[in-house]
Amino acid sequence: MAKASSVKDVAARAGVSLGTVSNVLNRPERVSPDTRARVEQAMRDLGFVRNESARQLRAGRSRTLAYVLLDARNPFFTDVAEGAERAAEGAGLSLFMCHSDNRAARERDYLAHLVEQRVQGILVTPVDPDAAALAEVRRNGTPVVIVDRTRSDDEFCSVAVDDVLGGRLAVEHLIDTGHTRVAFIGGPDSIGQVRDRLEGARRAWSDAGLPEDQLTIVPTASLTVVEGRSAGERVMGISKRRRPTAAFCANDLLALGLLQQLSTSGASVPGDLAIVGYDDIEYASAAAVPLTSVRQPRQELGRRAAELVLDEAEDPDHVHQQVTFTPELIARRSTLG
Amino acid sequence: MAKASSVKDVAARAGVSLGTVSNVLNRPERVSPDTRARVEQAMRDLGFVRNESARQLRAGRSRTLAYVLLDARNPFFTDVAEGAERAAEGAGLSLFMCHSDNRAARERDYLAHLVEQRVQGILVTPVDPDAAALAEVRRNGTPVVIVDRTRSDDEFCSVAVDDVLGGRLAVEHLIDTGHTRVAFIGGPDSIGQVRDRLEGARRAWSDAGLPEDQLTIVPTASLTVVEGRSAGERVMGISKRRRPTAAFCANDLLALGLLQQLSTSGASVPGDLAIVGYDDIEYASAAAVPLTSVRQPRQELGRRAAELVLDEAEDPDHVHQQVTFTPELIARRSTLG
DNA sequence: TTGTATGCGTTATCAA
DNA sequence: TTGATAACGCATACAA
Repeated sequence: MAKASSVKDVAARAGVSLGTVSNVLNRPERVSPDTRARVEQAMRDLGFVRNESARQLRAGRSRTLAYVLLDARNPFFTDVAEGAERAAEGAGLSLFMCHSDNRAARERDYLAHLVEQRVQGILVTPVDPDAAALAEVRRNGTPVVIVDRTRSDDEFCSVAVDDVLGGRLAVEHLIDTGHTRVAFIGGPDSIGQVRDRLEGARRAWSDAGLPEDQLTIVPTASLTVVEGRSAGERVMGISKRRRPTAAFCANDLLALGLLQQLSTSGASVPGDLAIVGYDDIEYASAAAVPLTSVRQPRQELGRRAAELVLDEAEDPDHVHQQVTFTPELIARRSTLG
Repeated sequence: MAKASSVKDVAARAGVSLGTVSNVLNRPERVSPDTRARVEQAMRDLGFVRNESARQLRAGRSRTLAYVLLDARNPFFTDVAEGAERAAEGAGLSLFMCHSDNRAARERDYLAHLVEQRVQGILVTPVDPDAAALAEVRRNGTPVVIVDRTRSDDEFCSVAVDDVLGGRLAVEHLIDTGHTRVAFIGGPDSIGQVRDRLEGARRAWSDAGLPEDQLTIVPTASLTVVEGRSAGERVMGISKRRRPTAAFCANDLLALGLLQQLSTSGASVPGDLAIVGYDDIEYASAAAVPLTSVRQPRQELGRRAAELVLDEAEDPDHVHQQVTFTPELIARRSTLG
């Protein structure tokens, strides 16, 4: 690659001083029309492009945000990114997505790189929300907002969705549609969201006065399609008399796996088993039996996170806040028949 | 945010010169152990972080690659990104993903920003592979590799998959499994890939000596689940005698929509209609009836693209090359029963 | 082994 | 209206 040309080169070619070129770029009104034209022509001739590193060094601030996300294959995170992207766009910034792929080491590398780049702010859905690494990023001068996770202290802004409420909505819907034996499918419960959704399910259950032992917990090792299939086998293996008539899955991938297992084995949904998922990913409505699911305001999450990180970056009186959004149940054929 | 500290601050605190601090960072062996310790302590005290902008300005090169992708919700692109990410990681670089969301304006903004950032190279799946904007990026000094698209000239490196072959594999498989009336579902044919896959289908068809009018073209407005459903209605609306017994869909989303429409209306897959998709996204194997699909070496695509862009960045004798990968048919129950 | 000086490309201040 | 100059933070060549 040929070395890029600088303001100095442009100045030389246009026969003006370097300061004038800078003025053309930053305060064109102060430059006489014909010198301006000459400078602009020189820029075109040379293919001049501002060097953002130099601008940034000079300005002390960059024009980018970053979102470090856990799983680029999960549409939930890309929708969050989309919301953040729009907010960034509105503020004249670019958003870069960094895929940690659930690996702490890669997350660490990205965070370090972003801090060195002096990005204006970092949104992150961390592998471990309580990791010291996050506090260090902040200490090193870069604003951080935690997305879709919460930290045990209040040292960070965060945006999340009320998962306890989401679990409650799911199970209330099943109760409303007449079910009195329900399975909760999900795990591991090291994941806070899994715990919260189960908690919500339990509360709805006891609030309805239903016997505790009719809410069956079916644990899974992860929130994936494969685990959903295996959970399906376990549920359908229960004797007809005691078998749940509905299942609430901790996310849609589990629900899709469950659905697949049922249709493979000839069971009907919702006839033999009604299903509620969680996340309302695009494939939920596109499933063979469209899936009832709990929708989170994903773009909204991203948008708000971006706003918070910019506030932290710009407002000296910034106060950390934990924002909680309300989920919504989308009822479809997997529970309505 | 408190202003970040610089080498100068560290030097002052450690009571050494600025050059010594720099040596600690870049050639620690040249610094005596105890001054080094003192400097490192000062760094910790101050929370010192290298300023990448300044390094980059000084070095003239950055330590990042970027992948500008069309659709972050499509697992195909995120898998490509994953491959590129690994290659970048191996070269000590970071990969930023930029989501153009199929919008030319946003793509333009990202490209401009990346050029100004002087990233080492850009991988891009462009909205329009022949757009002048790409040539301008190159002219402005940033290496560019086109991913999963091809350009009509040879001015760029590109990596793609042989879609004509992919179409051929899909239809040969259907012919092998006994079908003599087949539908091709896909569109719009402004998309090169759609054209190529159809072309491959046609060649397989005529090579097998089957009558042209038994390969029905069912056009769609886009490659989405919704369009797949609507195509399903059209196909099943054909009188039983003349109806195709199998469908080859230009991508998996269409195939999933088709599958959904069929199972909704009580038709059996593959009994009433066998289905082949394209891309082998994760949800293809997770569908109610696991989907036969044409798999592209996605991570490989990304890996190779990253290698090419680095070669273009580093090798003065770089020659552009167009790399074509070979797709593979993954047979599952949607054609095998 | 450590310190000093210079320049990377840009912007802004001040003088002409 | 234009030009000269300093500064941002870092890395390096060179001097001490």
